Amino acid sequence: MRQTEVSSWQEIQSEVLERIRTRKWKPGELIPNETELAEEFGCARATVNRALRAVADAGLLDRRRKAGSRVLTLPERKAFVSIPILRKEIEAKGQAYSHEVLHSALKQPARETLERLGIAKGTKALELHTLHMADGFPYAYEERWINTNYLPQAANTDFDGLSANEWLVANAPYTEAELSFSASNATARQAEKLKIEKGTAIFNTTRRTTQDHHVITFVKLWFAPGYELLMTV
Amino acid sequence: MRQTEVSSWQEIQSEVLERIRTRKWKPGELIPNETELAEEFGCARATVNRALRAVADAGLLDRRRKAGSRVLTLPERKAFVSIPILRKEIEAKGQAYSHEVLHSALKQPARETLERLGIAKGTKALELHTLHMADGFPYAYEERWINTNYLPQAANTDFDGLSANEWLVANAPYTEAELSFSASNATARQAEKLKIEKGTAIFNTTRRTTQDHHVITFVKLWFAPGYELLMTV
DNA sequence: GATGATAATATGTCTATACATATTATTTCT
DNA sequence: AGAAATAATATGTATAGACATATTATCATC
Repeated sequence: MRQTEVSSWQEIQSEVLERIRTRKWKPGELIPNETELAEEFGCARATVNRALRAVADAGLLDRRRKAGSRVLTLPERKAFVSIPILRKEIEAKGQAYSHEVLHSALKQPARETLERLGIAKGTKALELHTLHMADGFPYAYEERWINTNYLPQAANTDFDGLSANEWLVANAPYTEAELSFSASNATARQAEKLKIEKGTAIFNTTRRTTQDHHVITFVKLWFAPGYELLMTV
Repeated sequence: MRQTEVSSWQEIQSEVLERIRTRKWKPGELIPNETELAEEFGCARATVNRALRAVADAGLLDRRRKAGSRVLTLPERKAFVSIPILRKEIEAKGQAYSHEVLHSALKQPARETLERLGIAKGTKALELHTLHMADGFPYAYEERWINTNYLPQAANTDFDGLSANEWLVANAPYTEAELSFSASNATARQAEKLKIEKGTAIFNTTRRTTQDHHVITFVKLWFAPGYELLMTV
């Protein structure tokens, strides 16, 4: 039997998904064990294992040693969002990206920010205010703090050329992050920066990036009206 | 050599992540091939393969046959968001969930909705307006269309008890979805439903759920002020 | 030099087998 | 009966070896 003819873990995966979807295997139910399925599909147990692991990763199966694999009742579907770099996002729309650093200062943050950065009182950090533009129009206004205790090189960097975001991606990549999304009415200051009317609803994101439990940067972004975040499950 | 002593694909995975993080393997660079790594770690190639596949899944490596594995320069970070059921979300905050169906009608949708549901002109669909509440206070207002051509049972269902969302999860589980998130100023109608002032910034989500390329439901949700969507990368 | 055939190579997948480990079921002992 | 020890079981992981497949590099040909 040529190996790709009948089996292949992906075909088994689709078959499993199909049986779950059509409710041949009902929510809450235990499915046959790997050995039985391997026999049915005429393949090795490892192949079934690979397929079932993939389905479990997708959040549709609960797999337990000795207990077996069970179809989950209310699958907590997990959505993938990729967090693009603003420049790329804007360029992907066919618009020209540019940015302007409106403020840059090494200073002692307020108590709240100290906590968010996880640094001691009396320590300084780099504060940056940046306006991101698409075709010259305000796209997003950014307020960022960079932990210069952890990343001292940041203090001597000029962010006029390369944006702080891209600089960080290049100089402190592969980090963890917490994100939050919300809506708010533009304050007078935000309205002025984004050249919109005060009170207009704007989409906000905040991001806290860490590496080895050290906070690297904390950013707030306010997007110009019309912004939409898309994702698929 | 006992198998769990030295190796294990997870240990190899951490080591690989560590080498990427510390830039021993720099962005853009080609890493040693599986056979070489297997030798270095003293394990089978399959074990290295498993580890590298996991790192690639996490979005840090680009793996190509013959070409080898390369550290990605700008890792497109992928965030996991789980889309909870509103009831669970509210209950998780320790608040009491309740909902009220304000409108329910089988009718011919407007052209725009027809398109979104992917159904023919002249066809009817079920329109539902629901208010979700936490501790009796408005939490989110929902406008939903259900494709009764694909899910005829929905037409005869009473959504006063079980919310449409939960009914759908139970009756048409394991679907695909597209989500969007944005901010807007509350219209007069929205403000009235959510008992807030007109113009207040509210967080919106829309969701289109499909199964086998058939649209099952299309939902818009407006959240009461203060709502925040969280996720981690 | 361009083109097309051919070889070389790294990853992708499968098999069979073995042992590990978590968890449940059963038996034994008190 | 209840607790503790033991067996049974399904998944988890590792191994060596084989073949598949995509892609690159090389070489022959015109």
